[in-house]
Amino acid sequence: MIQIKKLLAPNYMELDQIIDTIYPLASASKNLIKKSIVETKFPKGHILFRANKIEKSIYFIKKGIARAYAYSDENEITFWFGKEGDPIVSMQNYVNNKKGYEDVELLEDCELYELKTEKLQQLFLEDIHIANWGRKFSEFELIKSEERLISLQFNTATQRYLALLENYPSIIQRVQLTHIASYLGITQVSLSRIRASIK
Amino acid sequence: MIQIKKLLAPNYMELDQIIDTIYPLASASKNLIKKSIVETKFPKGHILFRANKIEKSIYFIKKGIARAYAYSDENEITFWFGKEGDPIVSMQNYVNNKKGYEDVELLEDCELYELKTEKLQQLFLEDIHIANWGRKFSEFELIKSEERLISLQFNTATQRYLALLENYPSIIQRVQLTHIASYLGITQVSLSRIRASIK
DNA sequence: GAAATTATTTAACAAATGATAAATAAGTAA
DNA sequence: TTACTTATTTATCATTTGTTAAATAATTTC
Repeated sequence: MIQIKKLLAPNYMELDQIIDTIYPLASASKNLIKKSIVETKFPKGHILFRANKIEKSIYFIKKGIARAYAYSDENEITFWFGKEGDPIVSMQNYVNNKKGYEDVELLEDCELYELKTEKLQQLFLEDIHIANWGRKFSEFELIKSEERLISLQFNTATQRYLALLENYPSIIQRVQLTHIASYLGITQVSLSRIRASIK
Repeated sequence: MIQIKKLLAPNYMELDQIIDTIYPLASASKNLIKKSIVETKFPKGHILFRANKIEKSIYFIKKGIARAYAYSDENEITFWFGKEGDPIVSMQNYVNNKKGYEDVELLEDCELYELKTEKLQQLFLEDIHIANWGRKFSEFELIKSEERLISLQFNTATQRYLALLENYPSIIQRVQLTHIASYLGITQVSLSRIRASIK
C-alpha cells in the first residue's frame, strides 16, 4: 500500500510550467509575474485562508495537497481539492475584494508559490499579455467549475465516486474519506456503503 | 396570475448597461466591442446552440429567457437559465474552441445581442481594456458557477428550491417546472412534493 | 368553446441516502 | 510494543428521493 502511494506520488510542479500551461507568455511578461512570486512552505494542517478574512495572496501548489471547506450549520463541507500545479484562490476575494466564505487547509506539508493579489491586479492593467493570462486563468477555472457542477447535477453519488477514482486517483489515495464524502455531497457512512458495493 | 406575470416581467436590457456592468470601458474600447455586435431575434423554441457543434458566437439577452441542457442517458437535464442581461456562452467552445456538450433553447421569443467569438478573441489581443473586460467577464461567470456548485453541494432540494424562489422569482414564473426540477437536480415528481410540503 | 395536448399533482411502492450507534481497522505517540 | 486516538466500516431504522401510473389542471389548436 505504501509502495503504491510512493509510485503515484506526483513530483514537484515548477513555476514555469504552471504559468505556461495557463497561457504562454513572452519572457518579458513572464518575468514580471515571476518577479512578484515568492516561495513559501507550510506544514500539514496549516490553515492558509480563513473564512471572513480578506486574503492578500493567491498561491500555486508546488508540492502537496489542500482542501477548501465551509460550514453549513455545524457541518464542515469540503468543496475543493488542490494538488501540485493547482491554484489556491478565494474567489470572492480575488474577484470582488470581499471576504471569502471558506477556509483552506493544507493536507500535507506544502511548498507554495505566493503571488500578491494587489500586485497581480496592477500587472493586469499594465501588460496586455498578463491581462490575457489572467483571462485564461479564470476561463480554465470556470471550465473546471462547470464540469464539477454538471457532475454533481447529472451523476449519482456512485458515479461521482467512480469518476473521482478515475480522474483524480491521487486525491483518493492522499485524502481521508471524510473529506472525500463531503466533497461528493454525501455522508461518510454513505461513501463506505458505496465503496463496499462496487468491490 | 397573468397580472403578476406582467408586473414582474423585466424590461429590455440595453447593451451599454450589459457591457458596463461587467467592467467599465472608456468609449474608444467600448465602441470597438459595440461595432462587433449585431442584434437578432428568434422565436420561442428556437435552438440557439446545438451540442457537438462549434458555435461561432456568444450572445447577451436583451429580452427573453433561455436554458441550456444536455443529455444523461436518455434524460435531458437543464443546468443553466439565462434572463435579460445574461450572457449565453458555450464554455468549451468559447474557451477551448471545442464542441460544446449542450443545447441552448429559447424559452420565450428573444431579442439578442450577437458577438462573433473570433472577433472578440482578436480584440482581446489588441486592446488591454477589452482583455480586462474579458477577464472580468469570466471571473463573474466563475463566481456564479461556484455559487451554484456550493448550493448543490450544501443544500437540500427544498433549500435549493426556496433559494431559487427568493433569488430568481422570474425564472419560476416564466419557466415550466419540468425544467426547474431538472435544474435543481431532482425529478419533477419530487419538486411537486416539495412545493406541496412548503405551503 | 370543445377537443386534444401538455403540464402538474397525487398515490403507492422501491431504492438511495441520512442519522445514530457500535465494531473494526489504521495510525500515532509514549 | 502497547495504549490511545482517529478513521473507516457495518448495522439498524427513519427520511428523502426515484419510478411508474393515474388523476387533475392548464394550455393550445381547431
